Amino acid sequence: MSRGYAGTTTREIAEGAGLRQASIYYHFGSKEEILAVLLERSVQDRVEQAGKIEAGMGSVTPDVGLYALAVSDMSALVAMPYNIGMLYRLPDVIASPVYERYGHLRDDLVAGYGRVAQRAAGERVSANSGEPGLGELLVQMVESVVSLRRDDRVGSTTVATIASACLRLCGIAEDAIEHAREAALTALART
Amino acid sequence: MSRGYAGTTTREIAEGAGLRQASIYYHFGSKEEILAVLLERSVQDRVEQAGKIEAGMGSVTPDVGLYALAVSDMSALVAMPYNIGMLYRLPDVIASPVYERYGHLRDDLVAGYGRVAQRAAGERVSANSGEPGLGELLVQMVESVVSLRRDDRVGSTTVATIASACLRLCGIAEDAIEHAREAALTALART
DNA sequence: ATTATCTATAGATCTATAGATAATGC
DNA sequence: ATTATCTATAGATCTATAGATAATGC
Repeated sequence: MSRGYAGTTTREIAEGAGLRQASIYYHFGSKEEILAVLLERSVQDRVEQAGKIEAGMGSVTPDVGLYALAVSDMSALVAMPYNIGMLYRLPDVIASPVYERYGHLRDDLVAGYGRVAQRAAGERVSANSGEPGLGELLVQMVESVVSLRRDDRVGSTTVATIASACLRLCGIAEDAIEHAREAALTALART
Repeated sequence: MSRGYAGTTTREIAEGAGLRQASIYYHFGSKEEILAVLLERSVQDRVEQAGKIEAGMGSVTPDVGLYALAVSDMSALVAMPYNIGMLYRLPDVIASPVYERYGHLRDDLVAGYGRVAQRAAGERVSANSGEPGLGELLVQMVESVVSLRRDDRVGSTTVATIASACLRLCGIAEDAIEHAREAALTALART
């Protein structure tokens, strides 16, 4: 993931998987399909993880739920092999019908963030502040870790700093953020 | 800018400039150098614009200054031909010494955002909340417009929504944000 | 038979260089 | 002479297909 889509050859992909270049085409119809499948799988995992956290939000306050969502999602992004999250930012990934499924899954993720964030924000931030919505804003914020990771700048405080920023974007006060942070970390540790 | 670096051929670049493919090499030593120059120029322009706004901050409150900075910077990004801002997000743009100058200029931009933001945030947000710093966070937020633009999702409210989010990230209250928005827009209109 | 790999390669690029050509400046 | 372009092309890829080969399952 260090040379982009067109810059990554099918040979490199194959070698990364311990195969010969041509053997890739037994599993995928085209190079484009490889990208589409990678995108779909990674975002699908994130959607499922987000769904679990949203489902378990009954037992915690909305602030804690949002913090936990942001942390677990960023952890997933940081743990992905080869910083696969960079794929989301490629210019190549656009309207092409090959990526339609990915687009829908991403919409699901944004919607999930939107619901959780709106519960945490309450009346503080207007529900429909137009385009981009709160969910979109938070996903962008969370995904900024892939840029930081690209530049080898993910440190021990990075995930916590950005998760706090997510709550701040919902208009949550500093002391409440601090509180949510501690509660979320213990809640996540229990998982 | 719709197929990434490796996916954009020197032929396409040349045709975009009204030249033949080989003529590019009279002006640039290599394809990589073209990218480096594009990056440097675009970020240099942003740094200069940010400097002007920072210099003119004596006459307005810090909130207004930050709002104005975010709006003018995003306007520049949205106005760039071919959504050149996408280049910042390419996997290709990393450590290579060719991009060193770009990296330093970008650090300047981040530092500028950091100073302005810290003045606006005051004591509300701790000055050194580790990596990433406040400046980095805001630049990431502002640059999210290039992703939105890629997906043709920049509407009439987009820039204002994200600029408001920048102030929110500094812990500024809703009514103060609204106030800053109006003051900043009239201040920018005067320019 | 089916599954999963491999080697070999056709066909299509793509970058960068070589060298010609025209226009302008001294 | 210098500047800025052009055509032509060498050399190096890169994707995807064809067809062989080995291993496993019925």
